Amino acid sequence: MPELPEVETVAGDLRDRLLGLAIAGATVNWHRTIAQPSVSEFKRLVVGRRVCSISRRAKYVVIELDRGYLLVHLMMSGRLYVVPAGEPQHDHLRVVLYLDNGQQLWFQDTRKFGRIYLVDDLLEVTAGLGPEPLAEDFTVDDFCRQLASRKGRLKSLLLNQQFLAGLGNIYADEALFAAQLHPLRRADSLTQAEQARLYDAIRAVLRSAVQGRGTTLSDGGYTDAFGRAGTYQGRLMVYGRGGEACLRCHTAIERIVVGGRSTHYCPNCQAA
DNA sequence: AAAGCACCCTGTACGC
DNA sequence: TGCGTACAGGGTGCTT
Repeated sequence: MPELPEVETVAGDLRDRLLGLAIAGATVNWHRTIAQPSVSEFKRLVVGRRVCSISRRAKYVVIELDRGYLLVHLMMSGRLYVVPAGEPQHDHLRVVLYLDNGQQLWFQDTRKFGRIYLVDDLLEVTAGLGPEPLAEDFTVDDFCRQLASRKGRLKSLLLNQQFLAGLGNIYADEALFAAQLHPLRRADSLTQAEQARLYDAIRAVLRSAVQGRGTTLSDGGYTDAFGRAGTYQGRLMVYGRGGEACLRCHTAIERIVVGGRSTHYCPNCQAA
């Protein structure tokens, strides 16, 4: 599932291939993919705009245009590809943007949950999002203060994009394992040392996953913008390993449901 | 503030 | 073999 590292990877892949190109037209096969504005407005307004930069905010690919922004949220199954003209259509192709060099930007999305926004101001979409965990101005002091003010469970809090932007189910579980913290611990119950451990763990896990170009699970959901798998699935310690031996202590990994999300942890390494 | 739930969707994995 | 059903996932919106 695309989380921060996967979106970062896709954004980087697209950067070299899209920078400076103009959009010549758009086809929308699934109307609900276009979140904002209406499909007809989107098709009209996007034409002629040029790609100025490509970055990531939370789990959004941010395509800065010479006027406004194109934001893409891949959700669970969205994929972005740049393909040459004449490429035969694939299944689940929801949106095509035609580029002025003849190539096409494809948005493929099996489950139809992904969304594309065309907005004048980035904040129309990103205003409510929490801090970027890998940003330089995201300090351990800020994080500790925020943690101490929350009574919720760690797992739910890490998935809350208003609290912290970019973590999803995989990296939340991996970060909690790396910090040796139980997913059901109340955020305000952490000692200073535990707070700092969680801060370090989140950043270390995310950096490592970015470096590994993300996680491609056996269901094949995520690939980069070239259709290639990531490598971090080989480094997962707990996610998807329910019933298997902990790689650190050999205790059986537990799988529970927290806030409706499957949650994996080692009951020995991450004692309550 | 936090937790629980339904909803959005489809492919996959299961039981019969 | 083929059908039906449960389930996974992130985010939003609603209720408690």
